Amino acid sequence: MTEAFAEIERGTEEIIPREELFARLEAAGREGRRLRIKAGFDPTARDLHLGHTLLLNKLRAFQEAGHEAIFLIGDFTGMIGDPTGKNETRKPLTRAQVEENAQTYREQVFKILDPAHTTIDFNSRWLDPLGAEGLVRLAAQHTVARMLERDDFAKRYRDGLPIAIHEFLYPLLQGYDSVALKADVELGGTDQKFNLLVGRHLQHVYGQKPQCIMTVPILEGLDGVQKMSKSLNNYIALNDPPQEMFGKMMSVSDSLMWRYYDLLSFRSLQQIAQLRRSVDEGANPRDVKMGLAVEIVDRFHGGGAGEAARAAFIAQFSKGELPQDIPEIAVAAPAGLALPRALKEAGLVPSTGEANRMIQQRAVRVDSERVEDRTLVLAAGRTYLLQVGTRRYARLAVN
RNA sequence: GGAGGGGUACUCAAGCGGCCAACGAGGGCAGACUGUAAAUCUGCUGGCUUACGCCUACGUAGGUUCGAAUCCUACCCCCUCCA
Repeated sequence: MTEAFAEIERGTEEIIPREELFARLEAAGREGRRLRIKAGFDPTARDLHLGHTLLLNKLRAFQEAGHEAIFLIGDFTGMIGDPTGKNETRKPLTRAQVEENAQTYREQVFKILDPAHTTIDFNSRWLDPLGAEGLVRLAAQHTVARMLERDDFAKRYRDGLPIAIHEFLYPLLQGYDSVALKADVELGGTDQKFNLLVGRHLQHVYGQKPQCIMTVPILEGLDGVQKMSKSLNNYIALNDPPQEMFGKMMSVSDSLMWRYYDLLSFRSLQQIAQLRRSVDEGANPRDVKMGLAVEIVDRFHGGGAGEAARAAFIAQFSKGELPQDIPEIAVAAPAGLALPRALKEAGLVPSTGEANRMIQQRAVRVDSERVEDRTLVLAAGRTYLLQVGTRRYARLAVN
């Protein structure tokens, strides 16, 4: 049981209150009860990415210790938009979009979670019926002063920046989710701490035993600076194809690699320390990075996929060989096709303007020969191998 | 309700009658190099066109002018302060 505790605690930022969580885990174990472990997700994106998996891994750890994971899709709150971080106004999602996203979530989360002990729920189930009256009653349970304790509210208030009223409602509604679900534990990123604490408060008000809360770090994106998110395009999606996933892992800086090892790898802490030592002693960080890339690709694409991706990566980028699966496109152009247009038709560049730039920058190859003449015309009647940079390939048949 | 500030390319942000397809930074892409799609350095970063060149862009719609992102009018939107 203590080993399970350690696994549950691994990589967490904060557990409040820590002793109580372990006491509850122990009591539940003794009584053969399952604790209800809640984690909420915004349905605004279609793809889950590695950042989300920190929470999923943690849910998984609880499941392995015999507890019930509640994967809560915030379809109602998603329409408000969590004021955390950027305060962009979000477009409200339609019911259909939410359903669609939820479906793709379902496919993705079960790469990690055990379906037998996972409940997927939607908070519109209880927030829709709440109504204005319920909302007002809920809002009466908290004070403006306490709301302003929240970091980003406090900061904005101090700086004279606007805070919309509905932003105050978000933590309340999220907290109410815990009441509706009778959550024993809620997980969230460190930026969720305030919201999670509101959940404790509301459960107390509604006569429930307040949930324990557990925060996990926010995973940095591929740039190593900003948090991983779809909108910043610095993410690795769970749905990314193996080769792409591998490549993205390899594009991470050597220093960020260690952060990823700490937060994403399932290897023991001792093993990771060993790897660090080996690099200090002169091992090539590239190879250590590949090890992590293999592990991650395997996790989401099944055993063997990681090694295959590694082999393909080495072939293409270290040895400069042609990749497998070069897309083939045919285009009708009896009079021949100017190179910029050909590159565009082949889908290698978004516009002929971009194609011209690529040619000028010596990034274009035709049949493996570098071409710097933008007026080159590809004659009809054969297939050309087109290449832009090291990563974009296509075979174009000109007919 | 009153006073003031502002809306510029993916983002931030200059420009305030012609030299503006629009400074600069970030991001992105490419090249060189390399130990990798790390790091570093360099270049590019509206669309169409084989080329000359053409077209569309600075909140929206008009107007003044040989000429407007820059001036005028109306409208829309955002922000701050005072009530």
